[in-house]
Amino acid sequence: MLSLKKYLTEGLLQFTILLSLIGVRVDVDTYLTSQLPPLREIILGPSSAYTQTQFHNLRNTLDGYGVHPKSIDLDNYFTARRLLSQVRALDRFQVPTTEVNAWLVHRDPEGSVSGSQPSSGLTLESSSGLQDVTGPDNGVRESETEQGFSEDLEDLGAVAPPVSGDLTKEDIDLGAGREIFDYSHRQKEQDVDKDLQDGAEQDDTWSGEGAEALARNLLVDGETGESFPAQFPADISSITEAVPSESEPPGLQNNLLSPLLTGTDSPFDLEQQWQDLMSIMEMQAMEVNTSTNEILYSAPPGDPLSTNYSLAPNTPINQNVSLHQASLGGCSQDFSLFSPEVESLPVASSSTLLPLVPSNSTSLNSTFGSTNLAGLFFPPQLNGTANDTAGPELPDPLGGLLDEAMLDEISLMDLAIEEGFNPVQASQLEEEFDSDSGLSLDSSHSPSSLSSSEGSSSSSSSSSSSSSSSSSSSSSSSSSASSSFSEEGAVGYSSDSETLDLEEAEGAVGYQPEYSKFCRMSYQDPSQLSCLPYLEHVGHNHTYNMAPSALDSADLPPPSALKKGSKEKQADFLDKQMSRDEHRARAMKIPFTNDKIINLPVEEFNELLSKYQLSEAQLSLIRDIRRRGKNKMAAQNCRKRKLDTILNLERDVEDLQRDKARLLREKVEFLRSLRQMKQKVQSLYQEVFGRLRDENGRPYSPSQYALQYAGDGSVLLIPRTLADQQARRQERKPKDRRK
DNA sequence: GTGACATGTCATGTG
DNA sequence: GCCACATGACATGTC
Repeated sequence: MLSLKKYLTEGLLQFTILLSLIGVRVDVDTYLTSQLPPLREIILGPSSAYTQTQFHNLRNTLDGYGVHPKSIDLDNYFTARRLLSQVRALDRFQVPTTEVNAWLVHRDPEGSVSGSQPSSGLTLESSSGLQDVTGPDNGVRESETEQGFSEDLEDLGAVAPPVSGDLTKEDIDLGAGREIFDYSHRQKEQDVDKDLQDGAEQDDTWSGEGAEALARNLLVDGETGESFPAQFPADISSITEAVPSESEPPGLQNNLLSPLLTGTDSPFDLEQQWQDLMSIMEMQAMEVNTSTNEILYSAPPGDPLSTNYSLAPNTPINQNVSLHQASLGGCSQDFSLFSPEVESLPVASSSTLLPLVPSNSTSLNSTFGSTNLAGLFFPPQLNGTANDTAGPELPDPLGGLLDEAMLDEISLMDLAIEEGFNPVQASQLEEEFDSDSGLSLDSSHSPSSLSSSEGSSSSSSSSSSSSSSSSSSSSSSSSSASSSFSEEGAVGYSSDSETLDLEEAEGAVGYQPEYSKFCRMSYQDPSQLSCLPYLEHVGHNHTYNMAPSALDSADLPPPSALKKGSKEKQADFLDKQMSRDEHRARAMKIPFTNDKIINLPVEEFNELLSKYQLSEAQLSLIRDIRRRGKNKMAAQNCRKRKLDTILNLERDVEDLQRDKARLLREKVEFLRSLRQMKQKVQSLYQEVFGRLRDENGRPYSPSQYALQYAGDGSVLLIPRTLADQQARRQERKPKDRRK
């Protein structure tokens, strides 16, 4: 039974808290209110279970709590109430499901982000993930434009005679190890933003210049920004299955290049911009439960791609979206994912090949084509229409990783929304922990003096603050601080000398309820005690098990201080302080103190009894006193344990929240890294593929050929059909595994 | 007068 | 069976 109770009290409570943390809303209140009294009692315990208690005995401090009882009282008083409310509130964390605080970053000079931009994929319900953020907008454009382009491209069909004898047009080993994909161009790629600004001016002309650019056949190095003769259309989008391979006007092929670039989630300076914005917004960004996505992709002001995701027009936004618009200069107005600016990023310097029609869709969610590099930039998920026509892509390791991570992110965010977990709060919480050595987290909503006392008490082992501090903190509850509060429990069992004095005083027979009243007054107003000189020296005993001798010396005023006139007052006071059992003991002429009766070991207690000739009534009373005294201490300890349990639970909850916040931040970091990697791969793919020439010196058609990683790290040029087949195979494998 | 709170006490269960 | 302890339930006093 005991174990069951313990399980129910602690286990259920902890379980409930854990459920609430993982997003399962457990409405404890419904159980606690009235409908299920047993559970209420189990969890909350008796009405006084979580209230202040006095722990009068040191000997019985549990589990090495080792706290001075006097300090425990006050600490626990406030902490218990606060913790109880927190524990109850754990299941009440409610955040409007779709309440989103989005920061719109828009450039003033070039036109602020239109009001419709808030509708960008910020909605979390439908698209809390990265994919959805860009999805709606992209998908439409993709489906509309890609199909036409790809179809045209297929007809273009670059027949590729072997450039060299070793290479066949079907399987050309580039001989380029992965080292070819070094990131030497990284730096220049980071200049994309600069190029973007320049490119923004070219936006309008790009689409019209598409044919011209193709004619010029200049290819811009996506990373270096250098223009070089493009001997074949650098159309990677057509490479992927996502793009239906159909005849396409040559001029449009170039347009397909941009999606690759846009598919890159963000330029390399995204990180810096991200952090800059974060520094500005601090953790407010994360305050949005869904925010991680928005922040991640919309925050970087200078990142056209990211802004596109967040600001993509035409994207429905859910009801409770609060937009925090941050004006940032330098951002073009239209950041649609497929806007020319974005598309031009990788090839910013070259206007020739950049006229990319916003048809190609590569969203953040785009997965890397597995071994098929072509598919890398045109993930099936995003290129819905394209995939349908072109067939599944080859799974991409990075793509899968990214997808999974993003899905996790989505789910994580959803979880955060559901459970009302506020990353900001969590992070702030963590900061508090970091700064504060950890304990007083709730100083804000706790009494002013609580933090310190709570800190001591929150540790279940009860490191215990000094009695003085505890008394000061407790005073807030009783509206008046009192150094004598710690003496409040002095109604306990008196020492020998006390008893003797009382006996001398006589008269005090029977229970006098006023004693407790007086004691309460004592801590309410210290001045009341100060009025009584002898009370200044009355050390109220909080500990039943303190040695009587010690009590004698500490509690009793010096005889010299006692005046004849005050003896009576003292007697009355002490008499009032006596417990009922003490009065009874006195009345029954019990020859020893209640302390001894209660605290002596059984053997010693029996010896003590044997030393005296006691009547049955006296023996019965002594046994009752002993029983009640022990039970009294037990009750106090029990209540203390309850408080400690709550404190431990609070600490556990705080730890879990802190861990959760940390994991969220880590996840954001990982996603950022993945996006960067993806962008790099895209650029490299584009570069490599664009440099390939068939035997006639013409570039390969992305619709017919694709690059593929070989097992040895080399890159192969294979027909798209073959790449598609391999992609399908690899797609099946994971599915089979799941089954 | 009433409710909340603190504390003590009893009954009961456990080891 | 006794003892110590734990704990729910209740009683009582105080504010």
